[in-house]
Amino acid sequence: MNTVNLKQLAKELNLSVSTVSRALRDSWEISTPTKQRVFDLAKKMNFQPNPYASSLRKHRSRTIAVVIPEVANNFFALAIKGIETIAREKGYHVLIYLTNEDGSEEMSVAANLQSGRVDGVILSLSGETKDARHLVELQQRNIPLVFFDRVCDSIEAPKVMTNDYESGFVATEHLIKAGCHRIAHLTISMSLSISHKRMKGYTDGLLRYDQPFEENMIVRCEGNDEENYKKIRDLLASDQRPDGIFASVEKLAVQVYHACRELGLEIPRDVKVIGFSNLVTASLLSPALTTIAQPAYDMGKEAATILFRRLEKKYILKPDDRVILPARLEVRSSTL
Amino acid sequence: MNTVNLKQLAKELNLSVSTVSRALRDSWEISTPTKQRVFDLAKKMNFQPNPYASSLRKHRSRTIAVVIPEVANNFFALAIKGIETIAREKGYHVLIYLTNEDGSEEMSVAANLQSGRVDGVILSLSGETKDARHLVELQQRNIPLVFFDRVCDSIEAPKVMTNDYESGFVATEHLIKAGCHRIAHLTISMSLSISHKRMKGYTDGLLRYDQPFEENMIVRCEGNDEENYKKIRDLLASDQRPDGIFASVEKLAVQVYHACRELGLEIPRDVKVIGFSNLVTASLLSPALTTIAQPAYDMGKEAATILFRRLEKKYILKPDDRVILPARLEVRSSTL
DNA sequence: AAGGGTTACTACAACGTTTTCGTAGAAAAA
DNA sequence: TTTTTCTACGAAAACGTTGTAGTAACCCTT
Repeated sequence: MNTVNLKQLAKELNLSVSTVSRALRDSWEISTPTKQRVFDLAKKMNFQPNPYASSLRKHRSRTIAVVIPEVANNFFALAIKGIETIAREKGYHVLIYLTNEDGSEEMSVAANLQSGRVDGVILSLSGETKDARHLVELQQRNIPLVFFDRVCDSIEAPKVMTNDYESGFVATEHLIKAGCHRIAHLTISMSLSISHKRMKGYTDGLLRYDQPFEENMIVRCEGNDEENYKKIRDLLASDQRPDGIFASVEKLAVQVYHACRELGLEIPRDVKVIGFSNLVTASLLSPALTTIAQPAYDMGKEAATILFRRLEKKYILKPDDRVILPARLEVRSSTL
Repeated sequence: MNTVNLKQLAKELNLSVSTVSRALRDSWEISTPTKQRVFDLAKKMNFQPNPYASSLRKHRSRTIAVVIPEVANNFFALAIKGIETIAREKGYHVLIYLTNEDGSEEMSVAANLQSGRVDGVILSLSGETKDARHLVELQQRNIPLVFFDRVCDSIEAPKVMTNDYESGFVATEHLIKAGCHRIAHLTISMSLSISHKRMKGYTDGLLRYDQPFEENMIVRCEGNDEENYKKIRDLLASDQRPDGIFASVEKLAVQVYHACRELGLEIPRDVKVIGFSNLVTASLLSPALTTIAQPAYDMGKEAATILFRRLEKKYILKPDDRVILPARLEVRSSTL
């Protein structure tokens, strides 16, 4: 373990511990020559202040938590990168917690974070989260919370999100204009507000273009991957097969491709496909996938920036402030 | 901030702080009824012990660091997932640091970790890392280090890796058997031992099958994405165009696809492609990409398991122990 | 020369745990 | 009965840092 501490430096320099501490923090109370002596010895002995002692004393850990459903996913991976970039700039450390889309894991993480381990939390809800008491409790402990993407409407906290409703609308509109008459919507957990918004965009899109809404064109993919795949395949194999599919998340779009392959359906001839996705390989798929791409990296940066503004009490924005970063429609051959 | 502490519990219960502390840790020195009283009140008041006080006192933080070049990449994302899974089981917290393939960022991260902030480190080298003094210093501070994938041969530490040499050989062999006569190898930073091993596999593969080795078939993609892309395109546009390409990392394989598209080359007719990759969409690309897939998730789990064994002093394995998890060749149409 | 102000430091308490050492009282052994 | 051994708890000292409250020594006033 690290063993060189203030006391040792102080003894070596014939100074008091407090003087050394202040010298290292470049306090004006310490004379320049003394500071220099302290700096030099600290460097020579490779002194690293004990962060835990400091955190204990100052009630600040310079650490934040990022709580997300999964990481093996371009969206969340890029968001993490954005968050880490800003955190690094600010001298903060980033703890990562994966909930695996499991509400109870999210709760236990949140409970754990009440210990004061972190100064703030950036979170994207798990698909299973039903109530948000565990997050309210975090707020009650004065631990600032910032949501991104999968936000929680019932909690007052800054939120970084995309224009989900508009994107859902645009995706649907795009399919309709491409000639689709029966458009299916694959959605994940309906307890998430992004799901509602994307779905509302979908239904309003149908309405706007006088397309019928059919209940069986909504496929709720809330289970595990195999179950979801089965549902999708069943949809595509039914005699009520849709001629357009709007997947609300990346992995569902990928499963549509697999199902079409298995069933011998040709995209876009038999069925056109559009999906929310940050796949770097979208343009290389066969056929290239039309996507609604979210600015994941920027969303991460923005969420982190907002959190640090709160932590540094720079300016307190309204607690329910939301930042909307628009997603981009990228038309490719899967909807031609 | 968190405000309920041992002292308050103690006062409320008419016990001493030490008794409460011990009761919560279920010490045999405390009577069952007393323990029960303590447990009940702790639960009622939602007591969470201050982790920093605890870490300071115990010289253990129950926190590890994961230092990787990037996260927006299926391999590293899956590895993180594996690490986080094991860490969660063991009650550890995971700090994440991205070096962005930058050697100096890796150094500054390592320097920072000398503070004793973490009990151990899991690291995959940045492509730019030239010397490893910063890592040696970590070890000297008694902070256990475990490498995965991009290991550092010159440091004695457990290493979790794939069979890079064999995989390089197999990839080359596969291309040769598919009828390639001029095989290019796209490699990343040659300061990484995995690059050497994969390359050695490549050259030995050529040798074994009496294929000529041509220096200009080695493309070192050590710069930024645009430069790398240019090199790849130049290679494919040259009159010495290869008929097979072995990409040592995922992103280079993707760039080959883009370059082929730009140049109007058809895979696999004009050029066959194989690449190290964990792309979930490999089979959906046009054409489907033949890959060498590393068991990223398991590598992460294994690295974490080894680290925790060291931390818990379960059994000290030889310091230079290596675990080799074999990669899998998945033949798809890009090499047919 | 006495008072006031500044400069450059030091002593000490505090942060919330854990741990070492100690001990009152009860039970067991003599 | 006295002595020893348990049982169940408490007091206090760490861990390494930071903040508060001091204070010698010096310079500047008047």
